[in-house]
Amino acid sequence: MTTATQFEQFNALCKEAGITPTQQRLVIWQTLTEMHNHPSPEDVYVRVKPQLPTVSLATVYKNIHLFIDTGMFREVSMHHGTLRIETNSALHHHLVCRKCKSIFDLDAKQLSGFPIPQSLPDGFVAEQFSIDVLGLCAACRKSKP
Amino acid sequence: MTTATQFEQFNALCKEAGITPTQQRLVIWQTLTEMHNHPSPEDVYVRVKPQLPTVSLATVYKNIHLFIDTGMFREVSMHHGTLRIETNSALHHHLVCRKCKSIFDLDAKQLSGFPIPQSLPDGFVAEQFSIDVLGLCAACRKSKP
DNA sequence: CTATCGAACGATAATGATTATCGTCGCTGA
DNA sequence: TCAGCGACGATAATCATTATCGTTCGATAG
Ligand SMILES: [Mn+2]
Ligand SMILES: [Mn+2]
Ligand SMILES: [Zn+2]
Ligand SMILES: [Zn+2]
Repeated sequence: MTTATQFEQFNALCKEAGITPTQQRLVIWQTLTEMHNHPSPEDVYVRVKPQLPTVSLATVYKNIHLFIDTGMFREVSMHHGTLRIETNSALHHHLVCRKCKSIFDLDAKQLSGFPIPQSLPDGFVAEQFSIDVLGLCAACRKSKP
Repeated sequence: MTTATQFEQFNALCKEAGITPTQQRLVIWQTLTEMHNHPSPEDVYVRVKPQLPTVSLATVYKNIHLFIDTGMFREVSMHHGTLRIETNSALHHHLVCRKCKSIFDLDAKQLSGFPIPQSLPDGFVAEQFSIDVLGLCAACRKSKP
């Protein structure tokens, strides 16, 4: 259920983001804050449905994108769209532009001294690190809007 | 064009991987080694098509997956499938299981001492880091096959 | 060299995720 | 009250990827 405090917090977030606080958005936002396992839009939809029986999956998608665009949530991976093949066999990492989504290689030497994490939970065995440096590429930084 | 040396190299790779070296696979592999911008399967298809006019997009997909499965190439992101929403606003990173693709949060403190890269190329402005620790989760490590 | 058999291919249908479209609804402000 | 507009819901369309299936290719036994 939604408390008065949460309602106020959501209204404040919407005002800051410049979007209208609707009932659907409140429930979707509230549901997201209660989920802790990197849900997909479909996951969110099935949790929202009992509280909003007439909600459409399209509305869930639209509002998730709205939340991401206004910074209320993030997406797990900047490049989650189509399969991209790594053709550079050298050890390296990536620069990812959050606007145009382009991926630039970043020589591993420029990230030298990376500390190996000691205690990984749950018996996880680490094999490799992949570091994304997120930001804006030169081209996107110039084109303001 | 394919040199004799490249042909031998590819045959050796196929023998090691236990797959049949076919004409289509040779051209797809050769094309991948010449591409340097994290191509999508569609990108590869349009570059392969002139050399193999009858090739099917399905064949490109099948062989890219084969190359990845046998370790001849990697995919850029382990979690590129459907959109996943980050609901944890704390600074943290991720453990990603390469087998079942599950994503676990990893407290940023366990990766402390991360060095800020000094010279990013191309006027790229860094805003945030996202580190994936790739490996096998406990469950997948138990189930050998 | 030829016959044979299973793997690989090409065409295309099917699926799954996401987005676009469009008619309707509800709120705000004249 | 009523026009205007953003948000919604239903659903068609699109896009990426996978499954299916009949045909062809490649390795090899004879
Ligand atoms: Mn790369
Ligand atoms: Mn996370
Ligand atoms: Zn950019
Ligand atoms: Zn796993």
